[in-house]
Amino acid sequence: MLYSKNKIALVDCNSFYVSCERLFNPSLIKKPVVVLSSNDGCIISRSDEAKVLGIKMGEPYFKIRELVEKNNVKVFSSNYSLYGDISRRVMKTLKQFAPQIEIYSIDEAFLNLSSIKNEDLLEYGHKIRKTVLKWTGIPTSIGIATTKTLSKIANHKAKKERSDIVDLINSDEVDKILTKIKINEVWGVGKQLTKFYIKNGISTAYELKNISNNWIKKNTNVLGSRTAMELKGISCISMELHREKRKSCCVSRSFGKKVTRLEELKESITAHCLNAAEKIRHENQETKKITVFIRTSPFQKYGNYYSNAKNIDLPIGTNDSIELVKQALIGLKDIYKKGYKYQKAGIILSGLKDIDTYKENLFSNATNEEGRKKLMQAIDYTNNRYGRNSLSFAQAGLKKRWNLRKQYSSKIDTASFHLLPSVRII
DNA sequence: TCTGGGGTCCTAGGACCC
DNA sequence: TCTGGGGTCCTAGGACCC
Repeated sequence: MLYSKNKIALVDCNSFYVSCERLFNPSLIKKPVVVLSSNDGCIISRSDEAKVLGIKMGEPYFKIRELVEKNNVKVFSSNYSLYGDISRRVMKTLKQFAPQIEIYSIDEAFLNLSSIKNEDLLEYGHKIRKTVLKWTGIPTSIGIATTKTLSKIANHKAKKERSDIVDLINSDEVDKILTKIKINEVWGVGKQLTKFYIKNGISTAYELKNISNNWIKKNTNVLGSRTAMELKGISCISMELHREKRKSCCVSRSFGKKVTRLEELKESITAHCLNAAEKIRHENQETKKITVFIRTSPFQKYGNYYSNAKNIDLPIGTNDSIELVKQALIGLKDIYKKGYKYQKAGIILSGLKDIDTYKENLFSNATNEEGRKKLMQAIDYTNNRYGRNSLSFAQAGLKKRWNLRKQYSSKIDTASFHLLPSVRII
């Protein structure tokens, strides 16, 4: 045999953010619950009970507020510190069950189960579910198949029919199942490809599986071909076992209320720079390019839309907050136009490399550098010890009138001692 | 009034070189 | 005045993911 038969499980947490909120508030169990995106903008997690009410993923909150109130749906602002911490616990538990695991997102992971006998797969899956539920309190669904794309489909089916686990390896109905998967539900097929496939008479996963290799190569790119091959059971997307360091770092936020003054944009861009610089220092990286962008709301009916960005190439690689803020503010001045109601601002650091990849050159200022490095270390240490933004720059603003809305936060943070729920013993 | 944030990869096309 | 062919590298923008 040319290739060994893979056995891949995709473990995906059910309504992950909602499940995290339920952990610390059992009264939410069996009730409709939703979690909102940052700025309390859109729905990004729904309990089954909320789905039944017809609340859709990604829907703007203000559009369904009435429905929410009428049905007494519990609403939460997102609390990423909590979700990140719970995610780490889930992943740590999963690692016990497979020698190879790829953490694919905050709430899902691929496990290599090739060493498990076919007849034992289902039972093993149940053991994984039970253990994760017992140790972390988070319910999961599992899909098992020979390729990542098929395991995604198996998982999708498990979630849809609430059957906990779907195993396609021991199934003789794979084709029948693929017939029921709509083309846009296939992993890697987005809006554009869906449109294209449907135009060409391909509307289910089964039809994509049976399209000729020639046609798919001619009409799509390598990614399209890969997906089609994976549906046939030929593994083309391998497990990524080591997390590579990121190549770019973006920090951006919508404003709690619209911003018109340059001064306030400056504050937010400064705050985003400090944030991003701290992130890349944490990974021992530095950047060669910074992009600043601002835009008005694309949904605003009246008033002109304005969106602009400025790239700035830095003379030397850096992760120095002061330098990055300085450059970003120069860029901001360039693209700022008076008279617009800005909705969002952000920065992107790109071309990230490990420190010292970008060697000193003519423009570096060696005498200053050591002192700056120590200053940055002191800032990072303080903020790590006493909480984010304990130490900041005056330029980042004190009032922050533009800051996020976060009206419905559970305020629970298992990664921070002083925010842990306390129990009084009498 | 109110519509998230953070990533990766691919491709076409321009700049540049011999 | 005539003005090829082939290669590399970089970047912006698009598509996709959660």
